Amino acid sequence: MSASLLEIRLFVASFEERSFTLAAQREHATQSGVSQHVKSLEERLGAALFMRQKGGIEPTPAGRAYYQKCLEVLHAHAAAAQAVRPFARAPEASLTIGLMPSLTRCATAPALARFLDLYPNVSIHIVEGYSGTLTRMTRAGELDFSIVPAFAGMEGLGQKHFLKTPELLVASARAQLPRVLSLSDYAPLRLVMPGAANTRRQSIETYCAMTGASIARIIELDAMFGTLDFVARTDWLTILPAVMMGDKLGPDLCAARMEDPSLELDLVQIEPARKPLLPEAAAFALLLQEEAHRTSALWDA
Amino acid sequence: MSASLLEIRLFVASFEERSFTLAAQREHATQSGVSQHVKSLEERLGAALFMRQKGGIEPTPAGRAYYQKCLEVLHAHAAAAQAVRPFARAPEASLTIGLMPSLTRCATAPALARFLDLYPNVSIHIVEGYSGTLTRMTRAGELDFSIVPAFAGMEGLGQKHFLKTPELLVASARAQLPRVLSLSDYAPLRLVMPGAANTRRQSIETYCAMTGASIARIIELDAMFGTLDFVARTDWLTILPAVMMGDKLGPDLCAARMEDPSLELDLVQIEPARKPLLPEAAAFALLLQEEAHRTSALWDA
DNA sequence: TGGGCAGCATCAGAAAAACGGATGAGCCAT
DNA sequence: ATGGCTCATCCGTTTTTCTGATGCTGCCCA
Repeated sequence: MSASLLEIRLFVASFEERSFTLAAQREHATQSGVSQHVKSLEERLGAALFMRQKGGIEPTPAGRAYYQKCLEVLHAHAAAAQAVRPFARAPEASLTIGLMPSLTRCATAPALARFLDLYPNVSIHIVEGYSGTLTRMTRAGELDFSIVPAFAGMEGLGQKHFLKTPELLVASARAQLPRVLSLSDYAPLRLVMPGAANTRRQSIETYCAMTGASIARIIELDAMFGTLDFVARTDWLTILPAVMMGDKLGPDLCAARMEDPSLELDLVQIEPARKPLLPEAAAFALLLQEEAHRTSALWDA
Repeated sequence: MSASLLEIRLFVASFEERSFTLAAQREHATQSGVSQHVKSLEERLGAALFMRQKGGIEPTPAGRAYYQKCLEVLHAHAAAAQAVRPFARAPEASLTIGLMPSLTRCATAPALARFLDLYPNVSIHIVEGYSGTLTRMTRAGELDFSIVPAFAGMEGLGQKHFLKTPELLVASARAQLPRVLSLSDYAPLRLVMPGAANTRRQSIETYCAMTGASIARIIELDAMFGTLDFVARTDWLTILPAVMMGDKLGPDLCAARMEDPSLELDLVQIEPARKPLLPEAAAFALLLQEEAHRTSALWDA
């Protein structure tokens, strides 16, 4: 008679994954089942939702319109379940949150400590990862929310601003950097950089070009511990967000704000569009934002 | 894993009907099934939604909270189905609308004629009835919307103002009523009135008491044709809304506005809270409102 | 040009869920 | 007490859903 929630979930997953096969994986079903459900949904609605073609599917206008409304249905459905949770026998929650390494180094621990005091019954799981991974996991509903660098947005994700933090030039303590500097004074640069897949890589390169700081040589190192250790032991430089450094420079490193102009990193909080944030998750996000802001602010003045 | 739409529908019906048995009838299911579904829903949510007691059920606070959210889910779900309708193969709609006799006498036919021109593909079904019937049918989802006298509201119904129309004193043409009069001048009244179940009955009695118009005798007649015929043939009086009379007094009747103070009837448009109004239904409501307003306005000046 | 591959569709048997009649227990008014 | 009302529970039947195998298509690469 009318579309079931299962059909809607499978349709939404298919829409976002642009694939029945991937949708099936994500929803722990089989490709066969997804195909059948979408088909029966289309028959019931009397309109095609996808065009089947060249090794994949492409939403029709009807599919796009339906998708937007289905998001609201799923959102309302999840919100309904949340509404009774305070009355439930065991109102414990379980959070899974994705954070970039920049955030886990300094800001996470104090936020976590405060959170554990405030919410003794909430079990929490923090996943560290780079933006691509976190974005994918968040959209698939595996994470309650993530903090990632601002990006162009993506279907199935809600996002809001989380923090603006300055990027710092980081060097071995021997370099004795001043507290503020112009990057071009240190050119030609020998930089330890994240790989091309990392969102920050692009903006760092743009910044170097803009300030006229030529780059002599690059190492790609997608490992934060390794980057810091390498910079401490050599005279290579790297660029890292202030929220990552905080007051934990240690004896082997020094760092400096870059001016004229400054380079800043925008972080956003993303969550699956099809379910509302748990109140506990919102609370943790707020604590984390406070700590991140505090950490980053050490480099403001 | 998660509440199905079927469970939600059955829960909503149970909540509104305050009964599993009635909910089962309304949703074309059995009491047994409703009981089982609600139970499994409660187990999944970990909270009781109803208290089972003395020959019936009573929602718990959790049930009330959940109900509100479930309405949003069903509403969103119906809206999603509507969103694809323009793309569907056969985008015809079918309307069922409930109207009071006051509206069907003059205002409906012209509205219907205009509507049929504008929407050739929409099949329409108009049910005439008194407010109790129409309200119940609307809440049960059997009617897309109804026009009924304003009332205290009811769970599961959305309502908005439709028309304010003056009540008229109606008599045989022989009475030669002036165009405007004070009801008390015609006391002691012999009135043809609707039965106590009718919403208007109460307000007419209140009005008579307020204006000091004593009532000599009452006939209860819940039949509009019968009322008009009886009044035309005798010297009994009745009180009817202007929107019902329009310019169709005929040779045997006369009518007059009552002043100091005037008595007016408020009509509201009600619809099931769990689904959005079809665009076609909204269009018809608008046409009907225009015609009703025009009809009623004949008695304004 | 012809495998190999990846994607969706289809089918039919197996598994799961929903259904619904019968029955029971509690409550209330007669 | 008793009849009538409610909801809960049980269990055999029916219906739906799920899945794995297979088929079909178009793409990529040798």
